[in-house]
Amino acid sequence: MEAFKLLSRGGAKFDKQRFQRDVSLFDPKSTHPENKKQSDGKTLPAELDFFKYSQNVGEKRKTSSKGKTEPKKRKLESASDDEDIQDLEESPKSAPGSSSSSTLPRQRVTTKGSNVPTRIENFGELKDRYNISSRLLDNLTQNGYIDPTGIQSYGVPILLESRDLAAISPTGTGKTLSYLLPMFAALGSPHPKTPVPGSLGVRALIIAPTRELSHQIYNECLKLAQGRKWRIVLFSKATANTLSDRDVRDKTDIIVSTPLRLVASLQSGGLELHNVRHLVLDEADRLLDSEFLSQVEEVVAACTHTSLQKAVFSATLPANAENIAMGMLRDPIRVVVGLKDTPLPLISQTLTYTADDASKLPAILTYFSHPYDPPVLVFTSTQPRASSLAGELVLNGIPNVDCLHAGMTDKERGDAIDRMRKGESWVMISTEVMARGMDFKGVRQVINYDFPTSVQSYVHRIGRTGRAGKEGKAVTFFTDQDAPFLKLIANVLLQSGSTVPDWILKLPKPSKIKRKLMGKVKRVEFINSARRIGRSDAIKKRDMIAGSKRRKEKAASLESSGAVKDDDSGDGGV
DNA sequence: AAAAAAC
Repeated sequence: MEAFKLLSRGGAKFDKQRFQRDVSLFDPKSTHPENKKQSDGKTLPAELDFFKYSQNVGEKRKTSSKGKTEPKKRKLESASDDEDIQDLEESPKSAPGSSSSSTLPRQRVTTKGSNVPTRIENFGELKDRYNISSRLLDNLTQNGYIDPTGIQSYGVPILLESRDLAAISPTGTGKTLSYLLPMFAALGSPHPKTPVPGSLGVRALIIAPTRELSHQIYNECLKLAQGRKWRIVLFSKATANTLSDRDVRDKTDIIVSTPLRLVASLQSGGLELHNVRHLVLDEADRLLDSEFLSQVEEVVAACTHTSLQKAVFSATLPANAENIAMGMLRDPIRVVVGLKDTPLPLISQTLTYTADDASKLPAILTYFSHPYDPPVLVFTSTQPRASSLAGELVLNGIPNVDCLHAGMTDKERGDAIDRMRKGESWVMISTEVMARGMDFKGVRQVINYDFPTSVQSYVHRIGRTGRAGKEGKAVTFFTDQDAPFLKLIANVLLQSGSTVPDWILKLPKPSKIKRKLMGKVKRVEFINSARRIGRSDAIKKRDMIAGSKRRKEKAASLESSGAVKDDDSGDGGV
């Protein structure tokens, strides 16, 4: 019954209602500035503009400012599950003395589920409430964790009370610690020297989509493990062999791994997961998308312990991924910090028009000819493009350029990460492999050299900056080809408080049919819609058309040289 | 919608 309710609220209707509530929560702020007109892209409050995502929302937008005090009423109208909205708008009292640079802005927190445990105000409470060891708390403070972030203050008690959890919290807000701390607390102590029959084998498992992220999580584990003989294994080619040694395997406390590595070990019979009590999917939506799903399901199925606790974490969780996740969890609690699929406002975002692919290199060189804050993280769409861009930048005299993608060897990847961590890389060119979870503290600027292929990708990529309360800057190049998805990303900018030129907002939202026809139609669509914009944007329009001409000429020359394959050939290969 | 990543 419970599960059914949870599953049934993934639709658009539910979301719409939920965001109407969000608006009323934000409303108090909008009392002093007069009316914010939707037509004015510059002053529109980001949170209101979310409604551009859906139609028929005009009526309810101006709900009065009483919302903040009356979440309970709305609770009843939306769903019968408990839903609670906590406004954590006030700044933390302990902040003044501590390092001013890393004060994370408080964000609204929404919880949903039965009997949600009370949040903690500080880590010290954990000692009284859950009898957490002093050593573990010491390890926290020694590693610079002073005050719990939003997701930590809610997530830690939930997990400590053995509940399943779906946690959605923006990039750089401390999700890793939210699951590691309760995990260590619940495990209590490392496997005893003389194993207890019946409790042999791995007790906790953390899955992440990339090796680099697994490694980073492993490092975080080591921080919390200081002073005790926890056996924590970063699963890789090398450790797979040692773990087939029964003696080692039986005494392992925590495994951190990518999915396929686990599947391989399960299938070879070298790994058993029947004693796993805590399972975490980090970057859950990525792990639950089509390429990873069957692998993850196999691993989950192998965790057969009756008191298995499952938790999923991400900054983004599209409806389909959420449905799958909720189906896996048992009487789950869902916690959302801030707005789902939305970057932190402290990342200032801009969209930069580069007519076509050929114009991107000059554009990025121009960017680097101005002062910039290294390290800069640059994203490309493919591995070859990452390598060649790195090469081009080196040729053009940009210092300390680095490259990282999954086509490189493990050693090359590791070395690149090391240089990044040491601050030796000033410009890091990479693919989607770096988009999620990676925490390079110094990154102040992200450049999307190639347009991201989804809102989720965008949110995660730019989330490599603006972490732990620091400010960040994100620049996204777009070409004529990217037009169909430009508005999608533009709306994300608006939601998170960045400004978008009016002419982009006036672009039509591409219909599904149009997208299908994309190959040939889209450029024309874009130019046409550009024509509809006002005279004030005449220059941009001209640029776009010029860019389009260049592209056409190039395409023609390519076509005549036989380099472009014709998809109308009708041989049915696709 | 489409590439990347996982061994």
